[in-house]
Amino acid sequence: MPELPEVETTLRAILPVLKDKKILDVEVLRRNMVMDPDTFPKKIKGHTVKNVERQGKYLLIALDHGMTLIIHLRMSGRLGLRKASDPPLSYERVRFHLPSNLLLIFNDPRTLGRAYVIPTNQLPHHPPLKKLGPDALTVSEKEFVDRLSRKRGILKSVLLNQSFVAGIGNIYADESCFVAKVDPRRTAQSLTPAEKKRLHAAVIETLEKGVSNMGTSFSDFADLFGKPGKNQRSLFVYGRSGKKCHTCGTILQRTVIGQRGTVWCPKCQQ
DNA sequence: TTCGTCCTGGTA
DNA sequence: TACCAGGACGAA
Repeated sequence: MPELPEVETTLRAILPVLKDKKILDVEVLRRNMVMDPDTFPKKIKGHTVKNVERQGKYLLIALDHGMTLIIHLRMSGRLGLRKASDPPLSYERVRFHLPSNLLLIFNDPRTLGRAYVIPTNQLPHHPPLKKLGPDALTVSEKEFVDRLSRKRGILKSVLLNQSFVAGIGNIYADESCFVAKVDPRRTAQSLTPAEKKRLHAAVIETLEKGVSNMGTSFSDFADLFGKPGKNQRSLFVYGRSGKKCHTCGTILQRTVIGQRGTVWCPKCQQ
């Protein structure tokens, strides 16, 4: 499931491919995945990509006519790059035709991903972006600790709240709590100053590891060329409920917090 | 703050 | 055949 490292991996791959390229045509194969499907292609077709950026889990593709294409991969979305002559991938939802017979594919089995276009000068006022907290990969220790100190509620839910910091999803939330040795079921308020600092370091370390491993791939995520990431091989707790903790051998526990599966080590995480 | 909804492939 | 996975959002 794409979280910050998977979106960052995608960004690094598509930027050199898309920059200064004209989008020659757009095909919408699943109307529910784009806003205003009838006018969506017209807003993009014939325009050139000036830049690609990431805000939290959102990809922002700036075009040369003052509009920005926003893509959110949500649960199972990914972008693929192929030759137009290659056999079609499963679950292709939106196809962007580029020069040199290239296709950028928005692929999404569960069709929860979204693509839409808004004026670039509206980005700072766009509600989903406006409410994002600082980027989880680069947030300073002071800001992280200050913001955490103002949050109430269960720690796991706070980490998943994109207005706290942007980019953490279910996998990296569980992994960060393990690395910081804190129980995800605790309230955010209950963390000591030392634990808050440890959690900040753990979040950064966990996300950086995810980026350097090119993301975590279970069933869905892969890079532009279909190659899966490697981070699933080095997870401590996510997806390992009932197995032994790598650190102490205790059986990892699973519960549900805020409708999200949560795995932790009852001995290492207090 | 919590819960239902969207959505469909994979698994029990 | 039923249920589970979960990011974001809107409603209660």
